[in-house]
Amino acid sequence: MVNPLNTPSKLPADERRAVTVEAVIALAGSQNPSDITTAAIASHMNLTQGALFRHFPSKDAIWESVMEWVADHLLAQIDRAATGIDSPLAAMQAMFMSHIDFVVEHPGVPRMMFGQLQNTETTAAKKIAQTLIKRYAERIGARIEQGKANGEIAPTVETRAAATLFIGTVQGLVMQSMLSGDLARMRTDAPGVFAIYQRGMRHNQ
Amino acid sequence: MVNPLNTPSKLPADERRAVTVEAVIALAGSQNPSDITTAAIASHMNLTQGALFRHFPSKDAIWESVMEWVADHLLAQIDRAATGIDSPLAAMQAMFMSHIDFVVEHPGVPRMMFGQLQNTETTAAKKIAQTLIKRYAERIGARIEQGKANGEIAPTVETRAAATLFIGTVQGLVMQSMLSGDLARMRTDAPGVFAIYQRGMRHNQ
DNA sequence: CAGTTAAGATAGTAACCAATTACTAGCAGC
DNA sequence: GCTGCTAGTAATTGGTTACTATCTTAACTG
Repeated sequence: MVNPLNTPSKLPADERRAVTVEAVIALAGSQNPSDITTAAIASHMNLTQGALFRHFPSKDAIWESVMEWVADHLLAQIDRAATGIDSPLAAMQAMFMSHIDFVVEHPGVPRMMFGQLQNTETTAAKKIAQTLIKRYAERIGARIEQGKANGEIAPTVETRAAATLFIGTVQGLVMQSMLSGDLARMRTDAPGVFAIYQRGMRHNQ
Repeated sequence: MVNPLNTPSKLPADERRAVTVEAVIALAGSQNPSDITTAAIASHMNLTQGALFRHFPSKDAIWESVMEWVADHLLAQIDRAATGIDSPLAAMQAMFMSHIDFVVEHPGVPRMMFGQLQNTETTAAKKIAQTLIKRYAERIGARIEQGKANGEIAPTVETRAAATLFIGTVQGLVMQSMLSGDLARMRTDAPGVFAIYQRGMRHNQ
């Protein structure tokens, strides 16, 4: 019994890269991303450390792939959550909850984001993280503009500030649950937090 | 010219420890806290690396002192900002702005907080960071309760959620400015962001 | 089934880092 | 002027990490 997993001992390069990304995301769920070593990644996927460098030129390249995965999946998930919802505020609520779900499902993700953004040198991975948040803010900003045109959102609200607050709200929830170590708490706290946000945005009629 | 700084080459132990803490805070302003080495700390204060261990038993102990400094100074600053203000919402606004000022003045602080909270093992430094946020949330929570009793804040607002949102709002601002690399942006964005928060809290009469 | 090759194992290396140790300069008090 | 104390230096140690050179094997292919 050399291979206890039901995966083949060898994988084609593209699948191996995908498995590597998943391994990093899993590891980030239970430890500080900046001390995830290539040895830890390899052992988590039943591979030797050196073999990783058959598929990635450097460790930075691994982080780059991981952040790409995060950007693609997070944006896809919030887009999916918002489709078909006409009311901008309702759409934003769906995006909010869907984002929370994403984090609960992948607890390593916020940790990795924080970790990347702390690098002062602009690595490729950091650039992807920046682009992700920029695109996220654009999507939220668009809904806010819709809401203003719609009459649903107060015209006095500054769009950029409101988008910043939206993202900050999620981050605050993440941070609080990281503190308590209880990630599920995020789900229970989320509605109350969003209610205040929504109340601050809504146009009084 | 052996000693280019106007500090004496030798310092009493307690002053040396204080200088060390300042050195770490300064370094965290321009690099990822987890890459701050004892050699970098020492060289920043014109000292040899080994000498640090005459004053601290371990690197962790240095982080512990640094986080204590942060906790003491931040709480003192927001307390000072709120004293003498009767209106809870106005006090919260003063605390908010004062917190922003603190971060702009010490840009390494949020980075260190994020860094500490990412450790999965509960280090002494992490515990101090947790206690800091807990005490912070208590102070905010007390003001919110005052505001509800006062009639200034809507009774439907969940206190815990509102406190979470308050802290998250600051964190979101910090994160956005860390992204853009422009820390001063935080000061200009802060009023608009807080306005929305306040609007979500205020009791409509 | 033989040959090819992509994927993995093994065993390194150089760089770096926290912590330790042997030693020294300066100073205070008797 | 000797002693003891504090603060610092310089060199070193043990351990870790990303990355690499070389050998080996598993899996497809004609």
